[in-house]
Amino acid sequence: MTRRDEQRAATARRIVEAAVECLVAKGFAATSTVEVQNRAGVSRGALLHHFPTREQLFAAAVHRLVELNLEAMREELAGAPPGLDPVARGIWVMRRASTRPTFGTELELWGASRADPNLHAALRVAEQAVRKDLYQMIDEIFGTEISRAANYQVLVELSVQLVRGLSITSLLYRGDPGREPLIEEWTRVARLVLAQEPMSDQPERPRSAS
Amino acid sequence: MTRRDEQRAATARRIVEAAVECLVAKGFAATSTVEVQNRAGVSRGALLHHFPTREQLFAAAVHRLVELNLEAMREELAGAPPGLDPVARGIWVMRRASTRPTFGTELELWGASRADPNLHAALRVAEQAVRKDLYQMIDEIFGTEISRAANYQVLVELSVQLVRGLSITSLLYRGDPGREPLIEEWTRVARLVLAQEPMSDQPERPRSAS
DNA sequence: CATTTCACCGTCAGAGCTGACTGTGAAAGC
DNA sequence: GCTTTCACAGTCAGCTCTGACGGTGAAATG
Repeated sequence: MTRRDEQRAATARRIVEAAVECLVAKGFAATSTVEVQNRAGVSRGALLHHFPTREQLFAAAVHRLVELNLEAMREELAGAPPGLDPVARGIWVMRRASTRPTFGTELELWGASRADPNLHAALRVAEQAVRKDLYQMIDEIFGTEISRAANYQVLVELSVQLVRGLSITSLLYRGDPGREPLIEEWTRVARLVLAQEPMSDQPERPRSAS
Repeated sequence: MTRRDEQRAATARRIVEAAVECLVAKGFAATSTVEVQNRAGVSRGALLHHFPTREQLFAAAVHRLVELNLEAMREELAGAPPGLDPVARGIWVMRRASTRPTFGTELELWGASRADPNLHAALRVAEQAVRKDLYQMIDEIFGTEISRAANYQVLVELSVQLVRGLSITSLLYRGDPGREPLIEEWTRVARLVLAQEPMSDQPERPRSAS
């Protein structure tokens, strides 16, 4: 690792970090390469040297953003209030992680990717890269005892989708009527589901990513 | 209503319709006023006459889009397969309506509104306008018997959020592993919830819109 | 020390987009 | 029928964004 390589890596990192910041702060549509270069304190030449096209820059930023959201879950797990039973803790951690600005940004990108093939591809690659770690982490936050229950897969999948729904909803209705009560309700329902006999013939991990 | 008024209204409608089409087809970021005017077959002057700013054009388009999604639920209710019990029918209708391209587009806009105050305001106004009709329609698709059950509000709210989550998920993972099995599971869980004693102390319609 | 490599710089051309502006002809009003 | 209004037409200026390009100086190489 020569001094050049270090410098190169450091600059690239600064640019990517700036791009992520910009996506979070100004949104996908308003994030231009000029904005990123200014935010990173880097010349136009430097930016284009590291990321020849806007597309490549975004791919790197998206990758980083997804990573950040995985880390967020790890952090929330570490900071979870003690005394919660595994189900409540699992759902609480997922919800908390999904209220972070970076998560809202990721969902915004999911939406934007609907009609943007490049972004769509970048997102799928990034999600694919963390997929395994993500579900491993989910198993961890719910605890191993529960993760062997018959309806565990269904519970996880429903929780993931619910949390995404809540997250995008709160993008539009921020602050409004706190939707946290619904999380409590869901926790109760989740316990009910786990106590139930298997609900379907072998659901077999359909595993939606992220 | 003079001839001029008719003409005016007709042109405005064409423009709005084109704007919606364009949002659905090319996405928010790629929808320019030029694109809309071409798609509507209208001169630049005409477009700016009816919608002096891009912002106003989008507000009108967003309003129409939200309307379309309400109509979608009505249509799906009308076309629902017979023989379903109320719970299954309700969830089925919601899911179907939310798989339409216009719904994905609406969610994309929700995401984009995160960092775009103008769009955010336009969306809230539009959602507010249909909010009452929407929840009335939801009561209708589930049927009046059920809508008086103790846990009905919780069921609706959870279903709404779940369906939104599924919808945004399938923007990224289209076609992949059909997530319809999860809807079946949720239907079973929903019946379970309804059969339960009240789960909370009077949740009292928090009512998330759209 | 001489040479080469390469991370980075700053400018620029080309393109697209928005909204301002000046017509213009047909319907509406008197 | 004469004037006014107004829905609409087409052009244009000004801006921003992207990516190309020809330098430059310090680090690596020999």
